Amino acid sequence: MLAEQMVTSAAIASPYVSRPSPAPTLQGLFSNQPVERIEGGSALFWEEDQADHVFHVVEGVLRVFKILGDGRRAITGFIYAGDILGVSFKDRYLYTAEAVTDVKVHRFSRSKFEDVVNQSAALRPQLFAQLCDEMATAQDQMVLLARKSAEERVGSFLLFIARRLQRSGHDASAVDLPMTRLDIADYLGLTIETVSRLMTRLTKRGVIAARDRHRVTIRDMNMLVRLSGEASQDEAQPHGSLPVRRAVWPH
Amino acid sequence: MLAEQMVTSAAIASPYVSRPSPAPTLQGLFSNQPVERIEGGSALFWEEDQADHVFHVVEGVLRVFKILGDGRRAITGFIYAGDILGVSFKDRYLYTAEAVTDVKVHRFSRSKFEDVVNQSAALRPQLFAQLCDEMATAQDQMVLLARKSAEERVGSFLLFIARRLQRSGHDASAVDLPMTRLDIADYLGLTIETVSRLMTRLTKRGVIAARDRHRVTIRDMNMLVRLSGEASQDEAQPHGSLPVRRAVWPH
DNA sequence: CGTTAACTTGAATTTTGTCAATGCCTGTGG
DNA sequence: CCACAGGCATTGACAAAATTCAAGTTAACG
Repeated sequence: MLAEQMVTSAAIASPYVSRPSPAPTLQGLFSNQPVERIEGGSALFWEEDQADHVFHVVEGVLRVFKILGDGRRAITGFIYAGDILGVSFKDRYLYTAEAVTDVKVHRFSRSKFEDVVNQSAALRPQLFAQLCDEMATAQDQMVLLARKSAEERVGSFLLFIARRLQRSGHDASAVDLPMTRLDIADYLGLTIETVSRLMTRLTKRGVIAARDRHRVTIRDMNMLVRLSGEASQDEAQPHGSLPVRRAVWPH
Repeated sequence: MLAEQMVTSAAIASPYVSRPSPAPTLQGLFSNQPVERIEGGSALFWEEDQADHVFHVVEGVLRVFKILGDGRRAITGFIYAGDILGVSFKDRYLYTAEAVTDVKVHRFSRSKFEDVVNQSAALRPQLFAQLCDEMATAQDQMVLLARKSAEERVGSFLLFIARRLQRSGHDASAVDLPMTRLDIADYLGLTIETVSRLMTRLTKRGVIAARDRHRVTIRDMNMLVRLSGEASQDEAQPHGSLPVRRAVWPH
């Protein structure tokens, strides 16, 4: 496993531990590492393996998943270019990371990573923030899986990907989905058929349009937000917003 | 998480703040704080509030949840005595924490907590481990919600609580469930009726026995493990174990 | 004790999953 | 450049699981 080492534009400056002068960043730690290429479909690491490395994704998309004893798979996340992968583990990887597309990563020794971060008062809060972000994403996913309908899940997913791409400077309405329907289904806790039907339904309603199977355009962002189930009843209406009706639970 | 105080024979060093002689622990930071009592049903903090404090739970159980716009609730966890609550946030709380039973907590200023932990080479890894444990729990919950049947969810839940109680020195087969069926349902992504029916079914099959509604005894732990969906087909059989049939996914 | 909330149980309904057939890209080889 | 194979994806008919609705029952609390 673990694709081959390919030394690309080897670093110029910086002895030992990378330090892009101004303010050190977690990503900066990886900048002197060689680029490794992982072919779409192959694994970067496996659940239960010794967690010896952390990775910075330069290009491509990965899926991260756990498998139940009888083969059922749950994808717990997709990892994009710019993301750091492999920090939230103590000893062993909690899940398998597999390339969806061809991927380029920088690899860094985990123990060294921890040492360096631990030494640096500037990097420590960044690591903390990274962990908090991962946690926040996981929380949202739990809400989606526990309480949203199939339609809301698909809507939320498209919205989530759109926003993530937007963050990295892409057009938010041109969403590209390199993963298969099976990947999406295993991420949303549904079946391929259900995902497929709902994509079709959203298309028929004019909320999205399908360029091809892996590329959709969001045509009605407001509707998509409404369908995603996050908005309150009020904001969902044309110009509603009457009572502050935040539902409260009885106890 | 982290019930006991792990007295590592670690360094005696560490100047400046709070030092319960041997080795500082996260829990130790709270030991000088006054005890606050929260009545069952009332909130400790609310989603979106400024995350100004962290808490150490001394006694009782809390539920932690998020609410969708239309009132649907998803409980993302239950917090027990010994657990630390409120660390995995950057700025604002991501969820509401509400007492299930009457609860006793120690409160600590968040900014101070971060300062102290940040100063201490002994505490930093503990905080990191805490975050990793939270992450691991969240991952398991996502798998449960995405891919387990109602029966497996209830089985997993009982098992999870049993193991948690066991960790803090209780009898693993005498499980006590202070939360309501609605809480359990909102945690497992089910309805009260489904939870109720499955508890009944498990009782009829002799897997568990119900002392009263909030206290069950596990009578067949092996069966419960099997029903929880984690075990592979093989381990599940009486003396099966034929092929190493670990399902693999095609790519 | 009586009142109320929590829980259980049953029947009908809805949503999503399963099975099966068909359609549609993509990449390969003639 | 076209034909075709094979993997994905879509669609439809049917089945199963879980939810909803509607009574009842039990237990907790004043």
